[in-house]
Amino acid sequence: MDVKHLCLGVLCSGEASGYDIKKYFESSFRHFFVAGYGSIYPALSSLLEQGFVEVEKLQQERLPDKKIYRITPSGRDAFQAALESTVPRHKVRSQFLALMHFAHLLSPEQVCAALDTHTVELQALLDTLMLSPANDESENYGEAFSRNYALVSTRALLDFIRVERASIVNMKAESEKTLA
Amino acid sequence: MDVKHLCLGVLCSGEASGYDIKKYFESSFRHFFVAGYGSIYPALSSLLEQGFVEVEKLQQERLPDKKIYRITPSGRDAFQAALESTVPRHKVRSQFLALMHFAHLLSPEQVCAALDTHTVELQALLDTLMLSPANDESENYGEAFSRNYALVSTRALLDFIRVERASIVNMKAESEKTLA
DNA sequence: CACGGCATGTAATAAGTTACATGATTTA
DNA sequence: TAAATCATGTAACTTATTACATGCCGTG
Repeated sequence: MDVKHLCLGVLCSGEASGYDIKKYFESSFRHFFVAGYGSIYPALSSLLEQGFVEVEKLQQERLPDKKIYRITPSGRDAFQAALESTVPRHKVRSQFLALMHFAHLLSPEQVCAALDTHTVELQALLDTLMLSPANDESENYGEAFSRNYALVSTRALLDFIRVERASIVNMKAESEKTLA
Repeated sequence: MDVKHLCLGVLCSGEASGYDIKKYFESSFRHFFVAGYGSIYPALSSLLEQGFVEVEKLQQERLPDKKIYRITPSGRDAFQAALESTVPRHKVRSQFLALMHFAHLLSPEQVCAALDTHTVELQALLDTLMLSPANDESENYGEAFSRNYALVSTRALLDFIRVERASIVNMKAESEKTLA
């Protein structure tokens, strides 16, 4: 399950351009896979070479040609096979938590700044997660599961951070009181 | 904050061999950064070249020489600088959620299998998270934060999956009843 | 006697990120 | 008029993963 397979997954439910696919990644895959144009366009070229997608070029007035991709039967087979052989890994790479692990080497201000940056990101993710099913009335069970999984985790974490941040601010105030 | 910086971070609290560092990654970084020997050994060689660590070779009887790494003052400075300039990113790459997103293309058995595999992994992580502070009586605030962050999320997710799995099994039983 | 733990490393490969490169249209 | 959206792509770089390569020691 890499960028290529996820592109096939998107194309399973209808034709789209690279640009459209990126938008789909942002609205529906954001909580488990982030990819930019630098990954998506090469992936589509490669899928085309392998015969898993077809392309139709649409000329546009004064804009670059739009390329509409469509999945082929062999692309569908490949995607199904990929799904069935995917090992359900789940990886987290967090510089935020790495930073927090070494919080004792940072000032309370730096720690709070990191907390706030992360909170903004989590909140943005939460907003996306709550917005996305509105686009499409008929959300699959699986899509709902995936979205709710992220929702559950994000909400719990936002609460956790809120509490912890308050306790840092408190500790700081206490220590300043002692000094005075 | 990559493998190199995290190695420096480990060495900040005392000397260690590559093997020791790997164990530290497994017990304390597991929830936010996974690295194997294939990343750690090259990282240490590179840190040595840059003068951020020193090494002492200990001959062992009939075992390969053990190399004990120690952080240098310039290594400490580099680590501090890295901490202060780290942007607190947090990335999730989940083949598990990708699979679930396309659950409608899989059989209920395949979905349950994915759910179970993921549950086992989450449970293993939970066990590690609950075990690790016992090693070291004096856990820093930041270490506790990082660990509890993962704990909060993991517990919430295990509960979520438990409920969802039951509902899949139910749906399946219902549809079988209807067929009979 | 087999398996897990101790102990180190290299080389090839895969994968994705970042920066570069271009440019019109619409909206605030 | 500045910014966001539409629209595509390449090339260099960084990074980590996987498999390979070796071999002793202690425990069950």
